[in-house]
Amino acid sequence: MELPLFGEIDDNCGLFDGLSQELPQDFHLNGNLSFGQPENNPLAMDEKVSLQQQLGLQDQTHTSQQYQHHQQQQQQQQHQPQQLMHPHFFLPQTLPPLSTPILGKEEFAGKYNFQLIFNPKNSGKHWVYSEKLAKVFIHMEQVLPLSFQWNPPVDGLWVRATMVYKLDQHRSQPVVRCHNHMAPDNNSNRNINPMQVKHVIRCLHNTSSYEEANNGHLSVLTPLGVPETALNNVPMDFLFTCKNSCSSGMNRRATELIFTLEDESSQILGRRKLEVRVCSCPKRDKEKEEKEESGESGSVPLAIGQGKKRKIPNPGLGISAPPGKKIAMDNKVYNISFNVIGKDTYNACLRSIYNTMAGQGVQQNNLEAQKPFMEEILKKINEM
Amino acid sequence: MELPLFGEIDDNCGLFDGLSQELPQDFHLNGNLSFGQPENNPLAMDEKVSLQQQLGLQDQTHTSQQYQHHQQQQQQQQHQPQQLMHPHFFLPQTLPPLSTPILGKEEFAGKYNFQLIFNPKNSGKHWVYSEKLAKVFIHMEQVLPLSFQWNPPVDGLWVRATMVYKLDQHRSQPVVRCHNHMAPDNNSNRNINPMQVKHVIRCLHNTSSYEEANNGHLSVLTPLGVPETALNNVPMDFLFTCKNSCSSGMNRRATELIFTLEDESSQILGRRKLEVRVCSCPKRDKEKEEKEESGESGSVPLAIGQGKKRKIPNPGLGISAPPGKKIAMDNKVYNISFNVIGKDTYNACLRSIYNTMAGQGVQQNNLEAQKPFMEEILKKINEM
DNA sequence: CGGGCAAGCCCG
DNA sequence: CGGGCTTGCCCG
Ligand SMILES: [Zn+2]
Ligand SMILES: [Zn+2]
Repeated sequence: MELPLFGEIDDNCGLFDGLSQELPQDFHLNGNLSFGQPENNPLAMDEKVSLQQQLGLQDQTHTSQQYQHHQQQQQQQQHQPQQLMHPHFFLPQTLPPLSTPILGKEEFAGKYNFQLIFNPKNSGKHWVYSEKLAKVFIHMEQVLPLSFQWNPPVDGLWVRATMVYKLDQHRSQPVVRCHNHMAPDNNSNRNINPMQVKHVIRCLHNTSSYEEANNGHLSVLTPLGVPETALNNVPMDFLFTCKNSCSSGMNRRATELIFTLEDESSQILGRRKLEVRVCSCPKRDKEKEEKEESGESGSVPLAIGQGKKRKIPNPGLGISAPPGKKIAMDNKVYNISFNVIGKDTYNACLRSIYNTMAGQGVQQNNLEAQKPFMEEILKKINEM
Repeated sequence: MELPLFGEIDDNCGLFDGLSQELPQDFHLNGNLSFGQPENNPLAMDEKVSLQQQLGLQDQTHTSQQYQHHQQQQQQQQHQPQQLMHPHFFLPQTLPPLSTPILGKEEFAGKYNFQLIFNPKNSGKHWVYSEKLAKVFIHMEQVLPLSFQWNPPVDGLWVRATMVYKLDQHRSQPVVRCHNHMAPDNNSNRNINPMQVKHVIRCLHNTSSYEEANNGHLSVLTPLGVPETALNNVPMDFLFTCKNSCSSGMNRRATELIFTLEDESSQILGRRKLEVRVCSCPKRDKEKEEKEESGESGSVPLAIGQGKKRKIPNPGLGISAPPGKKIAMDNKVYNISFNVIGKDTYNACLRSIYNTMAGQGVQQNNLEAQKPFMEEILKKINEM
């Protein structure tokens, strides 16, 4: 009956959502391959902070201040400098395993104290930043100017930008452009590298390269070079080629942008994120979301999950899922690996797995969560 | 600065809009192909009627009655039989030149007294007919059952169905499906003739063929055969694979369906039309349009063109997208009976059947149809 | 099936 | 840029 809201699903809260008291539970090690999955591996805040201190990183001030900024009690923003650090960050030490470069949620500054920097004041008519929600609202096809900082500012590092769905149910599904916007007759697709067509996020750098991971997730990778300004950071312009509402694409699902600092061997040295909503009326939508947000935390101090918006960021395309109940669902992902003999058996197994997932999807009323996995199976079937 | 409204553009009123006094100006011979442009070739009403009489065609009664049915003063419908003739028709005699089979607007019964027949009362939940607007409102992917009549009911004739934009500004532009709905992963595109993919309207006949004219206009051509019922007509089911609101497609523009009776050499022997709106809420939209309509003719007796809706059905290639749904589905029910050995197998089979139905439900996008059967299976499982 | 929201898009 | 309508879709 209740829909998943901020953090109501057990492992639904990344740094972004959860916050303060109940710290991100998903500081996982996550070793499964196939498709994306939530894992739990809570790390207490103290632990994190201490680690951070150990590392001698210098952003604690922001850190401590930012911790309780979201969700529960909204703290007054005590600084709004022209140049703002992106509020969400703190520094767990662990380097996430290579197998999940994209699906990782937790931010960490890493040994280079990787920072995402931008200037909310600078938001032109095309984008707005909500301090309260720590979220950017932006028009499609309009530039979002960001900057990155790392220390020491050595050469030879990259920034990878990846859009991911905010909700765990969708997180494993790659964020891809809608068919309408991918159409060759669409202006945004003229004179571009074909690799780029599917990507929702583009980086306005001619040195950027567009990559597709095995799991279908798309990202833009851009070499940082070295800072050329006194500010010691490197500016980078991004733009979005679909709206969050795009129907055969993001389909009204919330997204966040993940930036990873990487070395030449794709080791992840730091991660930052930024919630982004691409829409037609950034201002209106920002105001509405802020209103909802406060209405929520206002009336309901901090009950259980909190029961708010009635609307479900739902499926992908064309198929509707039954409504019905939803209980805290198991989002853990397990890997199954086995051998079969013969092509027919192979196929039949795949089909049966597909169908079983579908059946489970109906019974557990989590068809949408099952679909990405079903798609993976379908791919295998079609590869034959 | 001003946007084109109904009839504000000089030659904007087809038979459908203009009406009564100021008769259709577009009884043109219309030889231009490319894109859209309104042509003028007014023909006075008397002229038309007389021509009609010359030809000795027999539906004048309807004709005169229908002329002032639309737009200005809404006439009470004086007949609403179970089987209704489509109200819009009268009989100009001229055979339109071959070069513009599609762009022709004017209806004519021709020597076979070609008639479009349908039963508004029969409208299920998926479509409604507005007498007042002489317009069908229908869900996407749902069957619209029509019938055709011609006399004498000889064999060897065809019916061509073509969707066209109602407004002259758009009329020359072919009505094509939106990119979202044309996508190969859309359910409506599985297992179909590739020719069909672009077509908004489909005819559920395996003898239908899908054609594309030089000017890009798409149509379905279906052999009529001969009537097999006492009613002396031939039923034909159609469905629409996009909504009028589809963003890279019809893009909120009003459409009408044109049916032409043709012989083996594509000579046009008759033409009928039917305004159609494919949408998500046929009933709501019908009510709204009827409301607007009456508000209008109520307050403004019959001013110039008429100054009405502020909203512009715009061309453009904006963006957005819809979901996808099911294509005409097989609703036949079959019985399967077999034996199994062992309780576990029994159970596993049941489960597998359940799951398979679910999987099919997803793939065929008819999960709702599958569910009752799935429930039956569940019962057996629980009976154990 | 009806009510209501979400979000694109038009308009002034 | 703000207001308001359109229209898809969710939900009860
Ligand atoms: Zn898009
Ligand atoms: Zn469409």
